[in-house]
Amino acid sequence: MMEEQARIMQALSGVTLAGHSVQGGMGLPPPHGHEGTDGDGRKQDIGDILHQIMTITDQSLDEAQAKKHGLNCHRMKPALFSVLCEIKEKTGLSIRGAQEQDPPDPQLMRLDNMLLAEGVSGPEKGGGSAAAAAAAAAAGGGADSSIEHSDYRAKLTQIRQIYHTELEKYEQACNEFTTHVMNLLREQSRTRPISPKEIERMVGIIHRKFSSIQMQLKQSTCEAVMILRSRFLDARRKRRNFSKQATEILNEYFYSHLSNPYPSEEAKEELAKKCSITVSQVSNWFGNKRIRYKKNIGKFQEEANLYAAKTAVTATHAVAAAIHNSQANSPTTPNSGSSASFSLPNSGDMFMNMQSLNGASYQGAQVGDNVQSQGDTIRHAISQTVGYNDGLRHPMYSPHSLNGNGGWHGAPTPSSVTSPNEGPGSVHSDTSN
DNA sequence: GGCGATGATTGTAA
DNA sequence: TTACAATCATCGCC
Repeated sequence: MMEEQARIMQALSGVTLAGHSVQGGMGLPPPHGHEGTDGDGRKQDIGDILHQIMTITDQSLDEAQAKKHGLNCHRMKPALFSVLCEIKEKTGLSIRGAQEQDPPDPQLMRLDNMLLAEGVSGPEKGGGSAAAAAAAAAAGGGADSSIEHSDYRAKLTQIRQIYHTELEKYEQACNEFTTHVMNLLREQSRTRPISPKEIERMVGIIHRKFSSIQMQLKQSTCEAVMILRSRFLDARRKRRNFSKQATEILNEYFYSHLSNPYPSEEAKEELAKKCSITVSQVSNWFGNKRIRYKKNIGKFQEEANLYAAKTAVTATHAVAAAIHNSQANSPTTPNSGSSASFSLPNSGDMFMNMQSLNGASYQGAQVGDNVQSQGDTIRHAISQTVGYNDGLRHPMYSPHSLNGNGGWHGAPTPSSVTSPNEGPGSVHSDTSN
Protein backbone atom coordinates (compact mmCIF):
# COMPACT_ATOMS: atom_id res chain seq x y z
CA MET A 1 0.00 0.00 0.00
CA MET A 2 2.75 2.38 0.94
CA GLU A 3 4.63 1.42 -2.19
CA GLU A 4 1.63 2.27 -4.26
CA GLN A 5 1.26 5.59 -2.56
CA ALA A 6 4.88 6.38 -3.17
CA ARG A 7 4.54 5.38 -6.80
CA ILE A 8 1.55 7.62 -7.32
CA MET A 9 3.24 10.45 -5.51
CA GLN A 10 6.30 9.99 -7.65
CA ALA A 11 4.24 9.85 -10.79
CA LEU A 12 2.32 12.94 -9.83
CA SER A 13 5.40 14.86 -8.94
CA GLY A 14 6.59 14.75 -12.49
CA VAL A 15 3.35 14.59 -14.36
CA THR A 16 1.98 17.10 -16.73
CA LEU A 17 -1.72 17.12 -15.93
CA ALA A 18 -2.87 16.30 -19.37
CA GLY A 19 -5.79 18.35 -20.46
CA HIS A 20 -5.94 20.26 -17.21
CA SER A 21 -4.22 23.52 -16.64
CA VAL A 22 -2.58 23.13 -13.31
CA GLN A 23 0.52 24.77 -14.60
CA GLY A 24 1.10 28.45 -14.78
CA GLY A 25 -1.72 30.58 -16.02
CA MET A 26 -4.48 29.13 -13.91
CA GLY A 27 -3.91 31.55 -11.11
CA LEU A 28 -5.06 29.10 -8.51
CA PRO A 29 -4.66 30.27 -4.95
CA PRO A 30 -2.70 27.93 -2.73
CA PRO A 31 -4.94 25.69 -0.66
CA HIS A 32 -3.15 26.32 2.55
CA GLY A 33 -1.52 29.63 2.09
CA HIS A 34 1.44 28.34 0.04
CA GLU A 35 2.53 30.58 -2.73
CA GLY A 36 2.68 28.25 -5.75
CA THR A 37 3.97 30.47 -8.46
CA ASP A 38 6.63 28.08 -9.77
CA GLY A 39 6.69 24.36 -10.56
CA ASP A 40 8.16 23.31 -7.23
CA GLY A 41 5.43 25.17 -5.40
CA ARG A 42 2.72 23.35 -7.38
CA LYS A 43 4.35 20.01 -6.76
CA GLN A 44 4.39 20.79 -3.09
CA ASP A 45 0.75 21.76 -3.38
CA ILE A 46 -0.25 18.47 -4.95
CA GLY A 47 1.93 16.62 -2.52
CA ASP A 48 0.04 18.19 0.33
CA ILE A 49 -3.30 17.21 -1.10
CA LEU A 50 -2.16 13.68 -1.66
CA HIS A 51 -0.74 13.51 1.80
CA GLN A 52 -4.06 14.60 3.20
CA ILE A 53 -5.88 12.00 1.12
CA MET A 54 -3.55 9.22 2.17
CA THR A 55 -3.69 10.04 5.85
CA ILE A 56 -7.41 10.63 5.96
CA THR A 57 -7.97 7.19 7.47
CA ASP A 58 -5.76 8.07 10.43
CA GLN A 59 -8.01 10.91 11.44
CA SER A 60 -11.19 10.99 13.48
CA LEU A 61 -14.51 10.91 11.67
CA ASP A 62 -15.29 14.55 12.19
CA GLU A 63 -11.83 15.59 11.19
CA ALA A 64 -11.94 13.36 8.17
CA GLN A 65 -15.34 14.71 7.17
CA ALA A 66 -14.07 18.24 7.42
CA LYS A 67 -10.95 17.40 5.48
CA LYS A 68 -12.97 15.56 2.93
CA HIS A 69 -15.26 18.49 2.44
CA GLY A 70 -12.26 20.76 2.13
CA LEU A 71 -10.71 18.50 -0.47
CA ASN A 72 -13.93 18.17 -2.37
CA CYS A 73 -14.18 21.88 -2.61
CA HIS A 74 -10.57 22.25 -3.60
CA ARG A 75 -10.26 23.70 -7.06
CA MET A 76 -7.36 21.34 -7.88
CA LYS A 77 -9.45 18.29 -7.20
CA PRO A 78 -10.87 17.72 -10.72
CA ALA A 79 -7.44 17.94 -12.22
CA LEU A 80 -5.97 15.62 -9.63
CA PHE A 81 -8.74 13.08 -10.08
CA SER A 82 -8.28 13.29 -13.80
CA VAL A 83 -4.61 12.46 -13.42
CA LEU A 84 -5.38 9.61 -11.06
CA CYS A 85 -7.91 8.28 -13.51
CA GLU A 86 -5.35 8.46 -16.25
CA ILE A 87 -2.84 6.58 -14.17
CA LYS A 88 -5.43 3.97 -13.36
CA GLU A 89 -6.18 3.63 -17.06
CA LYS A 90 -2.53 3.18 -17.85
CA THR A 91 -1.88 0.61 -15.17
CA GLY A 92 -4.17 -2.08 -13.81
CA LEU A 93 -7.34 -1.26 -15.64
CA SER A 94 -5.71 -1.32 -19.02
CA ILE A 95 -4.60 -4.89 -18.35
CA ARG A 96 -8.12 -5.80 -17.35
CA GLY A 97 -9.40 -3.96 -20.38
CA ALA A 98 -7.37 -6.16 -22.67
CA GLN A 99 -8.93 -9.23 -21.09
CA GLU A 100 -12.40 -7.92 -21.69
CA GLN A 101 -12.17 -8.29 -25.44
CA ASP A 102 -13.59 -11.81 -25.36
CA PRO A 103 -14.41 -13.47 -28.65
CA PRO A 104 -18.01 -14.68 -29.01
CA ASP A 105 -18.43 -17.84 -26.98
CA PRO A 106 -18.93 -20.78 -29.36
CA GLN A 107 -20.89 -22.67 -26.73
CA LEU A 108 -23.23 -19.76 -26.28
CA MET A 109 -23.64 -19.55 -30.03
CA ARG A 110 -24.49 -23.25 -30.16
CA LEU A 111 -27.04 -22.84 -27.41
CA ASP A 112 -28.55 -19.84 -29.14
CA ASN A 113 -28.77 -21.71 -32.42
CA MET A 114 -30.37 -24.69 -30.81
CA LEU A 115 -32.93 -22.63 -28.95
CA LEU A 116 -33.73 -20.85 -32.17
CA ALA A 117 -34.05 -24.10 -34.10
CA GLU A 118 -36.30 -25.61 -31.45
CA GLY A 119 -38.50 -22.54 -31.49
CA VAL A 120 -37.76 -21.66 -27.87
CA SER A 121 -36.07 -18.38 -28.62
CA GLY A 122 -36.79 -16.16 -31.59
CA PRO A 123 -40.21 -15.25 -32.96
CA GLU A 124 -43.08 -17.41 -31.78
CA LYS A 125 -44.62 -19.65 -34.43
CA GLY A 126 -47.83 -20.84 -32.91
CA GLY A 127 -46.10 -22.28 -29.90
CA GLY A 128 -44.58 -25.10 -31.87
CA SER A 129 -41.43 -25.59 -33.83
CA ALA A 130 -40.16 -26.86 -37.10
CA ALA A 131 -38.50 -29.67 -35.22
CA ALA A 132 -41.78 -30.73 -33.69
CA ALA A 133 -43.49 -30.62 -37.05
CA ALA A 134 -40.76 -32.70 -38.62
CA ALA A 135 -40.89 -35.12 -35.75
CA ALA A 136 -44.63 -35.40 -36.10
CA ALA A 137 -44.32 -35.98 -39.82
CA ALA A 138 -41.85 -38.76 -39.20
CA ALA A 139 -44.18 -40.23 -36.62
CA GLY A 140 -46.66 -41.10 -39.28
CA GLY A 141 -49.18 -38.32 -39.11
CA GLY A 142 -51.87 -40.46 -37.54
CA ALA A 143 -54.35 -39.36 -34.92
CA ASP A 144 -52.21 -40.74 -32.12
CA SER A 145 -49.13 -38.99 -33.34
CA SER A 146 -50.99 -35.72 -33.62
CA ILE A 147 -52.01 -36.13 -30.00
CA GLU A 148 -48.37 -36.72 -29.13
CA HIS A 149 -47.42 -33.82 -31.32
CA SER A 150 -49.79 -31.44 -29.57
CA ASP A 151 -48.54 -32.73 -26.24
CA TYR A 152 -44.99 -32.08 -27.36
CA ARG A 153 -45.92 -28.61 -28.53
CA ALA A 154 -47.69 -27.82 -25.30
CA LYS A 155 -44.66 -28.85 -23.28
CA LEU A 156 -42.36 -26.94 -25.58
CA THR A 157 -44.54 -23.87 -25.16
CA GLN A 158 -44.25 -24.30 -21.41
CA ILE A 159 -40.48 -24.44 -21.64
CA ARG A 160 -40.53 -21.42 -23.92
CA GLN A 161 -42.64 -19.44 -21.47
CA ILE A 162 -40.44 -20.33 -18.52
CA TYR A 163 -37.36 -19.46 -20.53
CA HIS A 164 -38.70 -16.06 -21.54
CA THR A 165 -39.96 -15.26 -18.05
CA GLU A 166 -36.60 -16.12 -16.53
CA LEU A 167 -34.75 -14.26 -19.25
CA GLU A 168 -36.87 -11.20 -18.64
CA LYS A 169 -36.21 -11.45 -14.91
CA TYR A 170 -32.48 -11.69 -15.49
CA GLU A 171 -32.51 -8.74 -17.86
CA GLN A 172 -34.52 -6.67 -15.46
CA ALA A 173 -32.24 -7.58 -12.57
CA CYS A 174 -29.21 -6.83 -14.72
CA ASN A 175 -30.54 -3.42 -15.68
CA GLU A 176 -31.46 -2.59 -12.10
CA PHE A 177 -28.10 -3.67 -10.81
CA THR A 178 -26.27 -1.81 -13.56
CA THR A 179 -28.18 1.38 -12.83
CA HIS A 180 -27.50 0.96 -9.15
CA VAL A 181 -23.78 0.42 -9.66
CA MET A 182 -23.57 3.29 -12.11
CA ASN A 183 -25.25 5.62 -9.65
CA LEU A 184 -22.99 4.38 -6.92
CA LEU A 185 -19.88 4.93 -8.98
CA ARG A 186 -21.04 8.37 -10.07
CA GLU A 187 -21.64 9.15 -6.45
CA GLN A 188 -18.23 7.80 -5.51
CA SER A 189 -16.56 9.64 -8.33
CA ARG A 190 -16.99 12.75 -6.24
CA THR A 191 -14.77 11.32 -3.56
CA ARG A 192 -12.45 9.06 -5.51
CA PRO A 193 -11.10 9.14 -9.02
CA ILE A 194 -13.47 7.18 -11.28
CA SER A 195 -13.47 7.88 -14.98
CA PRO A 196 -16.53 7.36 -17.19
CA LYS A 197 -14.53 4.72 -18.98
CA GLU A 198 -14.14 2.86 -15.74
CA ILE A 199 -17.86 3.02 -15.11
CA GLU A 200 -18.40 1.76 -18.61
CA ARG A 201 -16.03 -1.07 -17.93
CA MET A 202 -17.80 -1.93 -14.73
CA VAL A 203 -21.08 -2.08 -16.61
CA GLY A 204 -19.42 -4.45 -19.05
CA ILE A 205 -18.30 -6.68 -16.21
CA ILE A 206 -21.81 -6.75 -14.76
CA HIS A 207 -23.27 -7.61 -18.15
CA ARG A 208 -20.79 -10.41 -18.59
CA LYS A 209 -21.67 -11.81 -15.20
CA PHE A 210 -25.34 -11.71 -16.05
CA SER A 211 -24.79 -13.19 -19.46
CA SER A 212 -23.01 -16.12 -17.84
CA ILE A 213 -26.11 -16.63 -15.73
CA GLN A 214 -28.15 -16.37 -18.91
CA MET A 215 -25.98 -19.00 -20.45
CA GLN A 216 -26.78 -21.31 -17.58
CA LEU A 217 -30.45 -20.62 -18.19
CA LYS A 218 -30.02 -21.35 -21.87
CA GLN A 219 -28.15 -24.54 -21.09
CA SER A 220 -30.89 -25.71 -18.72
CA THR A 221 -33.52 -24.87 -21.33
CA CYS A 222 -31.63 -26.79 -23.99
CA GLU A 223 -31.39 -29.77 -21.66
CA ALA A 224 -35.11 -29.60 -20.98
CA VAL A 225 -35.83 -29.50 -24.72
CA MET A 226 -33.51 -32.43 -25.34
CA ILE A 227 -35.20 -34.48 -22.64
CA LEU A 228 -38.62 -33.60 -24.00
CA ARG A 229 -37.51 -34.44 -27.49
CA SER A 230 -36.00 -37.78 -26.55
CA ARG A 231 -39.14 -38.70 -24.61
CA PHE A 232 -41.26 -37.72 -27.58
CA LEU A 233 -39.11 -39.74 -29.95
CA ASP A 234 -39.15 -42.70 -27.59
CA ALA A 235 -42.91 -42.52 -27.52
CA ARG A 236 -42.90 -42.60 -31.32
CA ARG A 237 -40.76 -45.67 -31.29
CA LYS A 238 -43.61 -47.51 -29.66
CA ARG A 239 -45.17 -49.70 -32.28
CA ARG A 240 -48.76 -49.05 -33.12
CA ASN A 241 -50.75 -51.27 -35.39
CA PHE A 242 -52.08 -49.60 -38.48
CA SER A 243 -55.78 -49.02 -38.71
CA LYS A 244 -57.93 -51.78 -40.18
CA GLN A 245 -58.70 -49.62 -43.15
CA ALA A 246 -55.02 -48.94 -43.79
CA THR A 247 -54.18 -52.63 -43.59
CA GLU A 248 -57.00 -53.39 -46.01
CA ILE A 249 -55.78 -50.83 -48.51
CA LEU A 250 -52.25 -52.17 -48.30
CA ASN A 251 -53.41 -55.78 -48.57
CA GLU A 252 -55.63 -54.96 -51.52
CA TYR A 253 -52.70 -53.44 -53.30
CA PHE A 254 -50.43 -56.29 -52.36
CA TYR A 255 -52.75 -59.06 -53.54
CA SER A 256 -53.80 -57.23 -56.66
CA HIS A 257 -50.12 -56.81 -57.55
CA LEU A 258 -49.00 -60.15 -56.29
CA SER A 259 -46.89 -60.88 -59.32
CA ASN A 260 -44.94 -57.74 -58.66
CA PRO A 261 -45.67 -56.32 -55.23
CA TYR A 262 -43.21 -53.47 -55.53
CA PRO A 263 -45.07 -50.20 -55.49
CA SER A 264 -43.33 -47.32 -57.19
CA GLU A 265 -42.52 -44.15 -55.29
CA GLU A 266 -45.70 -42.54 -56.58
CA ALA A 267 -47.72 -45.59 -55.61
CA LYS A 268 -46.15 -45.59 -52.18
CA GLU A 269 -46.95 -41.95 -51.75
CA GLU A 270 -50.53 -42.50 -52.77
CA LEU A 271 -50.86 -45.49 -50.47
CA ALA A 272 -49.27 -43.52 -47.66
CA LYS A 273 -51.78 -40.76 -48.19
CA LYS A 274 -54.69 -43.15 -48.27
CA CYS A 275 -53.55 -44.99 -45.17
CA SER A 276 -52.44 -41.89 -43.28
CA ILE A 277 -48.98 -43.31 -42.79
CA THR A 278 -45.58 -42.36 -44.10
CA VAL A 279 -43.96 -43.60 -47.29
CA SER A 280 -41.29 -45.37 -45.27
CA GLN A 281 -44.00 -47.14 -43.32
CA VAL A 282 -45.49 -48.27 -46.62
CA SER A 283 -42.06 -49.52 -47.64
CA ASN A 284 -41.66 -51.30 -44.32
CA TRP A 285 -45.07 -52.85 -44.65
CA PHE A 286 -44.39 -54.14 -48.16
CA GLY A 287 -40.97 -55.38 -47.12
CA ASN A 288 -42.42 -57.27 -44.21
CA LYS A 289 -45.36 -58.51 -46.25
CA ARG A 290 -43.25 -59.82 -49.11
CA ILE A 291 -40.90 -61.67 -46.84
CA ARG A 292 -43.64 -63.10 -44.67
CA TYR A 293 -45.77 -64.05 -47.60
CA LYS A 294 -42.86 -65.77 -49.26
CA LYS A 295 -41.94 -67.60 -46.09
CA ASN A 296 -45.37 -68.98 -45.51
CA ILE A 297 -47.53 -68.84 -48.60
CA GLY A 298 -49.94 -71.38 -47.23
CA LYS A 299 -50.72 -69.26 -44.26
CA PHE A 300 -51.62 -66.30 -46.43
CA GLN A 301 -53.81 -68.39 -48.73
CA GLU A 302 -57.02 -67.47 -47.01
CA GLU A 303 -56.12 -63.82 -46.92
CA ALA A 304 -55.21 -63.88 -50.56
CA ASN A 305 -58.52 -65.51 -51.40
CA LEU A 306 -60.37 -62.94 -49.41
CA TYR A 307 -58.78 -59.96 -51.09
CA ALA A 308 -58.96 -61.55 -54.50
CA ALA A 309 -62.66 -62.13 -54.04
CA LYS A 310 -63.10 -58.60 -52.85
CA THR A 311 -61.30 -57.27 -55.86
CA ALA A 312 -63.26 -59.51 -58.16
CA VAL A 313 -66.58 -58.43 -56.71
CA THR A 314 -65.58 -54.85 -57.15
CA ALA A 315 -64.44 -55.50 -60.67
CA THR A 316 -67.59 -57.45 -61.49
CA HIS A 317 -69.69 -54.59 -60.29
CA ALA A 318 -67.66 -52.26 -62.41
CA VAL A 319 -68.08 -54.45 -65.44
CA ALA A 320 -71.78 -54.77 -64.83
CA ALA A 321 -72.06 -51.06 -64.53
CA ALA A 322 -70.03 -50.61 -67.65
CA ILE A 323 -72.19 -53.05 -69.58
CA HIS A 324 -75.24 -51.31 -68.33
CA ASN A 325 -73.79 -48.01 -69.41
CA SER A 326 -72.86 -49.43 -72.75
CA GLN A 327 -76.35 -50.76 -73.30
CA ALA A 328 -77.77 -47.43 -72.41
CA ASN A 329 -75.60 -45.89 -75.13
CA SER A 330 -73.91 -43.72 -72.64
CA PRO A 331 -70.37 -45.07 -72.43
CA THR A 332 -68.93 -41.91 -71.03
CA THR A 333 -71.25 -41.74 -68.05
CA PRO A 334 -69.13 -42.18 -64.95
CA ASN A 335 -70.08 -44.39 -62.06
CA SER A 336 -71.70 -42.65 -59.21
CA GLY A 337 -68.98 -43.11 -56.64
CA SER A 338 -69.95 -46.56 -55.42
CA SER A 339 -67.40 -49.16 -54.48
CA ALA A 340 -67.76 -50.66 -57.95
CA SER A 341 -65.99 -47.85 -59.59
CA PHE A 342 -63.51 -49.27 -62.05
CA SER A 343 -63.61 -47.59 -65.38
CA LEU A 344 -64.68 -49.62 -68.37
CA PRO A 345 -61.41 -49.80 -70.31
CA ASN A 346 -59.48 -51.04 -67.34
CA SER A 347 -62.01 -53.65 -66.45
CA GLY A 348 -62.18 -54.79 -70.00
CA ASP A 349 -58.46 -55.26 -70.09
CA MET A 350 -58.61 -57.24 -66.96
CA PHE A 351 -61.08 -59.65 -68.37
CA MET A 352 -59.24 -60.00 -71.61
CA ASN A 353 -56.08 -60.73 -69.75
CA MET A 354 -57.85 -63.17 -67.55
CA GLN A 355 -59.05 -65.07 -70.62
CA SER A 356 -55.59 -65.22 -72.01
CA LEU A 357 -54.23 -66.32 -68.70
CA ASN A 358 -56.58 -69.28 -68.68
CA GLY A 359 -54.80 -70.72 -71.65
CA ALA A 360 -51.53 -72.57 -71.94
CA SER A 361 -49.74 -69.36 -72.74
CA TYR A 362 -49.92 -68.26 -69.13
CA GLN A 363 -46.38 -67.17 -68.49
CA GLY A 364 -45.51 -64.50 -66.01
CA ALA A 365 -42.45 -63.51 -67.96
CA GLN A 366 -44.42 -63.06 -71.13
CA VAL A 367 -47.17 -60.97 -69.69
CA GLY A 368 -46.72 -57.59 -68.13
CA ASP A 369 -46.56 -58.05 -64.43
CA ASN A 370 -49.29 -55.66 -63.66
CA VAL A 371 -51.58 -57.22 -66.17
CA GLN A 372 -50.66 -60.54 -64.78
CA SER A 373 -51.35 -59.49 -61.23
CA GLN A 374 -54.81 -58.34 -62.16
CA GLY A 375 -55.26 -61.61 -63.91
CA ASP A 376 -54.25 -63.29 -60.69
CA THR A 377 -56.89 -61.51 -58.78
CA ILE A 378 -59.71 -61.98 -61.22
CA ARG A 379 -58.97 -65.57 -61.96
CA HIS A 380 -58.69 -66.32 -58.34
CA ALA A 381 -61.87 -64.53 -57.52
CA ILE A 382 -63.76 -66.27 -60.28
CA SER A 383 -62.40 -69.58 -59.13
CA GLN A 384 -63.64 -68.88 -55.69
CA THR A 385 -67.04 -67.68 -56.69
CA VAL A 386 -67.83 -70.15 -59.48
CA GLY A 387 -65.62 -73.05 -58.53
CA TYR A 388 -62.96 -72.36 -61.12
CA ASN A 389 -59.92 -74.56 -60.75
CA ASP A 390 -57.12 -74.55 -63.21
CA GLY A 391 -55.26 -77.34 -61.54
CA LEU A 392 -52.48 -75.19 -60.20
CA ARG A 393 -50.42 -76.23 -57.26
CA HIS A 394 -52.66 -74.33 -54.92
CA PRO A 395 -56.29 -75.03 -55.53
CA MET A 396 -57.43 -71.53 -54.75
CA TYR A 397 -54.44 -69.38 -55.27
CA SER A 398 -51.02 -69.79 -56.76
CA PRO A 399 -47.99 -67.64 -56.15
CA HIS A 400 -46.85 -68.37 -59.68
CA SER A 401 -44.82 -65.21 -59.85
CA LEU A 402 -42.29 -66.35 -57.34
CA ASN A 403 -39.20 -67.67 -59.00
CA GLY A 404 -37.30 -70.77 -58.16
CA ASN A 405 -35.34 -69.04 -55.44
CA GLY A 406 -38.47 -67.91 -53.73
CA GLY A 407 -38.16 -64.38 -55.04
CA TRP A 408 -40.38 -62.34 -57.29
CA HIS A 409 -39.39 -61.79 -60.90
CA GLY A 410 -37.56 -58.56 -61.33
CA ALA A 411 -40.33 -56.76 -63.09
CA PRO A 412 -40.52 -53.01 -63.39
CA THR A 413 -42.50 -51.41 -60.65
CA PRO A 414 -45.90 -50.05 -61.52
CA SER A 415 -46.16 -46.38 -62.03
CA SER A 416 -49.10 -45.76 -59.80
CA VAL A 417 -51.58 -47.19 -57.38
CA THR A 418 -54.36 -49.32 -58.76
CA SER A 419 -56.81 -49.87 -56.04
CA PRO A 420 -60.26 -51.38 -56.48
CA ASN A 421 -61.50 -48.76 -54.07
CA GLU A 422 -60.51 -45.86 -56.20
CA GLY A 423 -63.10 -43.64 -57.69
CA PRO A 424 -63.61 -43.12 -61.42
CA GLY A 425 -61.36 -40.14 -61.49
CA SER A 426 -58.48 -41.82 -59.81
CA VAL A 427 -58.16 -45.14 -61.56
CA HIS A 428 -54.66 -45.73 -62.79
CA SER A 429 -54.05 -48.31 -65.36
CA ASP A 430 -51.61 -50.97 -64.34
CA THR A 431 -51.81 -52.33 -67.84
CA SER A 432 -49.97 -49.46 -69.33
CA ASN A 433 -46.67 -51.24 -69.60
C1' DG B 1 -48.38 -64.50 -18.89
C1' DG B 2 -47.97 -66.96 -23.28
C1' DC B 3 -48.01 -66.57 -27.98
C1' DG B 4 -48.77 -65.15 -32.56
C1' DA B 5 -49.09 -60.94 -35.29
C1' DT B 6 -46.95 -56.97 -36.74
C1' DG B 7 -44.35 -52.58 -37.27
C1' DA B 8 -39.60 -51.09 -36.90
C1' DT B 9 -34.65 -51.61 -37.02
C1' DT B 10 -30.31 -53.36 -38.52
C1' DG B 11 -26.86 -55.59 -41.34
C1' DT B 12 -25.84 -57.20 -45.87
C1' DA B 13 -25.85 -57.65 -50.81
C1' DA B 14 -26.70 -56.14 -55.38
C1' DT C 1 -30.52 -46.83 -52.69
C1' DT C 2 -33.35 -50.50 -52.33
C1' DA C 3 -34.68 -55.06 -51.10
C1' DC C 4 -33.96 -58.93 -48.34
C1' DA C 5 -33.44 -61.42 -44.12
C1' DA C 6 -33.03 -61.64 -39.34
C1' DT C 7 -34.25 -59.76 -35.28
C1' DC C 8 -36.32 -56.80 -31.83
C1' DA C 9 -40.10 -54.90 -29.37
C1' DT C 10 -44.68 -54.11 -28.79
C1' DC C 11 -49.59 -55.10 -29.49
C1' DG C 12 -53.62 -57.73 -28.88
C1' DC C 13 -55.96 -61.86 -28.15
C1' DC C 14 -56.56 -66.02 -25.32
